[in-house]
Amino acid sequence: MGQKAGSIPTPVVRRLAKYLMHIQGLRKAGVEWVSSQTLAEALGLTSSTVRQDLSHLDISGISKRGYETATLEDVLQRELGGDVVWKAVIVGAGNLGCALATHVPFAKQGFDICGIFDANTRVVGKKVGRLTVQGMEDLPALVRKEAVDIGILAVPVEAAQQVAEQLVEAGVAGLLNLACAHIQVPEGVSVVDAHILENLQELSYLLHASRKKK
Amino acid sequence: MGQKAGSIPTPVVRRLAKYLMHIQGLRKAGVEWVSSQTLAEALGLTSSTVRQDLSHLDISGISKRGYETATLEDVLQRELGGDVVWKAVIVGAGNLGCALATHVPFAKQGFDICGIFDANTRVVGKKVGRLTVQGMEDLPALVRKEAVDIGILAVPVEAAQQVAEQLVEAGVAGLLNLACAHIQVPEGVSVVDAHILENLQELSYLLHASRKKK
DNA sequence: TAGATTGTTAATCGATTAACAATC
DNA sequence: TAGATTGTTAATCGATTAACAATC
Repeated sequence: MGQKAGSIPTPVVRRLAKYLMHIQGLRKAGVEWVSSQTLAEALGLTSSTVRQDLSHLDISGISKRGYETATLEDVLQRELGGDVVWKAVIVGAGNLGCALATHVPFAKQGFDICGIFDANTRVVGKKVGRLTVQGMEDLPALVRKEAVDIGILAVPVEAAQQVAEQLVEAGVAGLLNLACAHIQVPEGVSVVDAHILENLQELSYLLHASRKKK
Repeated sequence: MGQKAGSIPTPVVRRLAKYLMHIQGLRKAGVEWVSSQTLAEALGLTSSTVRQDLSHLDISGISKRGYETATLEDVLQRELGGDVVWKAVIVGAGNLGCALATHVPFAKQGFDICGIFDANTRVVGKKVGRLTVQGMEDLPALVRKEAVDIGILAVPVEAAQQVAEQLVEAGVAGLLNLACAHIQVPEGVSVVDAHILENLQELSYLLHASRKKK
């Protein structure tokens, strides 16, 4: 967590996002009510945790029926800030950056990627979906003009801290950090890490450990 | 965590991966010793946590100097299973799958992506770096032939559970799940989630919450 | 009505932090 | 030597689970 900006504990917020994803699937399937028990089974939790988590929301369930999926989706959306469209820019037009720029689910959930930047002048000008890669010198202007909220760091680990500073300087309020580095940000800026390589290493540990046991 | 396969608590394992990343940077910079205090500052932790974490490893520091970076890197590598090369396949040759297939840092850390698959016959045959997209029917044979350890799920949320089952059936021991869905796996299979969209939603919550306070 | 399910309080469990003797 | 830093134990803090009265 970058900053203690909210009052709901971080582990709960992370599960709220999972509930939202799952509820959206249920609604698409026409399910109108869901119990804490059913939700728990689908997501690998206990019903106690689910009820505890949902008690942070402005919603109440009904005995014998559970929670109305339509209401639950609305309330989760609102609490997670998903009722507005967040503007984001990506820095780093490598494979990962370009993939995220055109990642359909982001747009569907209200994250509008409105720019992609790279320090390497040789990739500037390249088309990425409906965007064109811009040089870092154009970053501040775009962030200001489009009132960009979020910067997505998809640069090599060596560049991460410096690019983070450029993004903060340009005025973004939050960073999604995909570079495998811990970045320091000033008070008031939020950072969430998405370190896929570290996830792989966690998996490596689990495999290694389970293998040793045999 | 998919399975309680190891004896080191999950939060500690996750930090060990971070230590490893950071130590590799220090070594590249020629740093030979590092104290728990310095490590803590670099990674946003307390020195107490660092010492507690490192006590799970087969290493000891020296008063007034700290830990030798060379030894620490070795021991972390070994504990995280990074002293062997793990074979992995990707399922889903969309933007994200293709980006991961050619992601340089994975290879550098000993994760060998040796196949990429897709259910859509129109993308089968497409070149992705040094690989060629194969159809799902070829999955079991490759997993067996190459003794693949890890399956990487980069498919749309609707397909995730089914593809996970195909991977497990084919014989992988662990899954890295990039699809925004909770997947159920049999006992003995490890799953680590890398849900970027959920990370973005956590960020959305933080921004939303910090904005409300003003 | 009887049984299922919520909402909430209390109990347990686990993770982080503080403290400090040992030691370089 | 004096001061810095480890390794470890105990204290604190927070998250999860259990339990159960209220209620539909």
